[in-house]
Amino acid sequence: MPRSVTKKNQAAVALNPRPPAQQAENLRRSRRDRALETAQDYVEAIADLSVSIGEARVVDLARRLGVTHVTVNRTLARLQKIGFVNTKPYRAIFLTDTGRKLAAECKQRHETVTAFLRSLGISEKVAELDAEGIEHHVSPETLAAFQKQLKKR
Amino acid sequence: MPRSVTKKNQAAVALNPRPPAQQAENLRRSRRDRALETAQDYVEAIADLSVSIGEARVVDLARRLGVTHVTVNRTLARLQKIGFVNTKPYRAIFLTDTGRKLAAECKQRHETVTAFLRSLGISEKVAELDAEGIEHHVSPETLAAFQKQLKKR
DNA sequence: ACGGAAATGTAGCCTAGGTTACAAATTTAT
DNA sequence: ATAAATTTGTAACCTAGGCTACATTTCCGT
Repeated sequence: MPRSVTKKNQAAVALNPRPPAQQAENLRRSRRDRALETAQDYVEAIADLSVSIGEARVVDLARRLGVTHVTVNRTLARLQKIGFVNTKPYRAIFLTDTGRKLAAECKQRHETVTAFLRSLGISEKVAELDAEGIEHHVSPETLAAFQKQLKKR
Repeated sequence: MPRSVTKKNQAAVALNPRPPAQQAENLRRSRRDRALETAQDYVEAIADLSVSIGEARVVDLARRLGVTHVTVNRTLARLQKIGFVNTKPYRAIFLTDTGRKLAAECKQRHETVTAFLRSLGISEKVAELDAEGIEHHVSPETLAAFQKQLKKR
């Protein structure tokens, strides 16, 4: 049995169309992205709530995000530390300029992804569902391609 | 200031095209999916390595997934518990029937997503990168739409 | 103005996935 | 055959994101 890839398999590695190093890099980025997903979901929700009901409170966010208020609380503390929101105890939540900018980007992207999926004939419900997950992994290049495709129709 | 959504805003909620309850459900599913992503990445990697170098060892997986061997080890223990792999200390890793089936599905889906992105004119590198993240959020309906679109060209 | 309801905060626990540092087993090469 | 290199395993720690249970604060209605 070969003892891993050490020497014997360098050739195979070189030939592979998706070499392990690249693959590893892709997966690493995919994981790094994941860390931003929560932030994006939160700022998007805060922005929406601010518009639709005038302000964003912990309970509303909890309802909207499908988690308990405890989770919301802890996450908001983290988001404040990294500069996306401003909170004071027992008060409503506000986005910082950075947070507002991120929210706008996310909303835009979310809508593009949803519209694109709909344009492929996917049902509204599923498009909405899949977009929620897909949007976080759409690079600018892919987003542009989606937009271009949408214009064609 | 309104005290959250309690009474005053039931109307707004009803009018919203993406009501909070649905939104919360979508996000919840999105999170649930996340728990399966790791399993999918692992079985896919194990299947690939088994073919390309004859067997899958912990070091190879670590290299391929871009994590340390410790992470691989702990994750494999979990995957064994839920029935995707078979491992014995200091031996190579094998997929169970369930694991092999999952791997095949993932590979198929991964290739479809990549091909679909490529067909939109997205560069190989970015297509590969985005696919890595997107593939985990593509429902059967969306996958079917991608395939249909691919045939059209 | 005050008492109950709702919202918010805090403590403590869980899983998953990441790490470094060190120990033990297995291969490999001399 | 045995020493060195490699691989694998284990201990202990970290962050993120879930949770329940309980404490505190704020708001609202009488």
